Amino acid sequence: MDISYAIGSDHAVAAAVTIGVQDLRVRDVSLATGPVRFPYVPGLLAFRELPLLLEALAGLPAPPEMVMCDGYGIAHPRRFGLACHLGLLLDRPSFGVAKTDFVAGHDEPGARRGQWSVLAEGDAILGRAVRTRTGVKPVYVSVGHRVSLGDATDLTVRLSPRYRIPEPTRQADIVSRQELRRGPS
DNA sequence: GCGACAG
DNA sequence: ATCTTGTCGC
Repeated sequence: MDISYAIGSDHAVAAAVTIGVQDLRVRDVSLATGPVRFPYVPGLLAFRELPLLLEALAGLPAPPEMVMCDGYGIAHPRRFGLACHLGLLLDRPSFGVAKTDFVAGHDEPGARRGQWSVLAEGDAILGRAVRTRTGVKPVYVSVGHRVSLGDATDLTVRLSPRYRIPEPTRQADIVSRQELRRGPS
């Protein structure tokens, strides 16, 4: 899942891309275009992106077994980020993979692909900083709904065979912005 | 009070 | 998130 935005307007395009975990190939693609009415406020991302993301998901020929979000799950100020909203609303397993640190502090994970460190706040373990590529900045994984942190971590690494960003999110980013630039306004 | 702040 | 080309490095 991902959304691309146009500058100076509320125009945006959301993309839902399903990837086969076995062959890592794109299965289905669904796009949703429309105005975004909620501003970007750190901590309230779900209220901004949820409507268009749900619309894109509804357009898929078959519901995905697992939903990977571009953002956080429970590693959130109120322990309920975008991935939690999506998973709960769809009653589907979900988790989030964010590109930058947000709330929890963490140690630097090992440099090798697959290595990770804990994202924690006090006694609460909120997620993991996961290295998807050796020697490259980690991504931040946290649980959304009905999935373990271990499974979310494994899927994130398996779905990132070549780039830092996992294939589902990467493909969704590519097709959404491609569609955005294809027909602006 | 100040800084930081998913996308 | 978005505006942008080349360039440094493995």
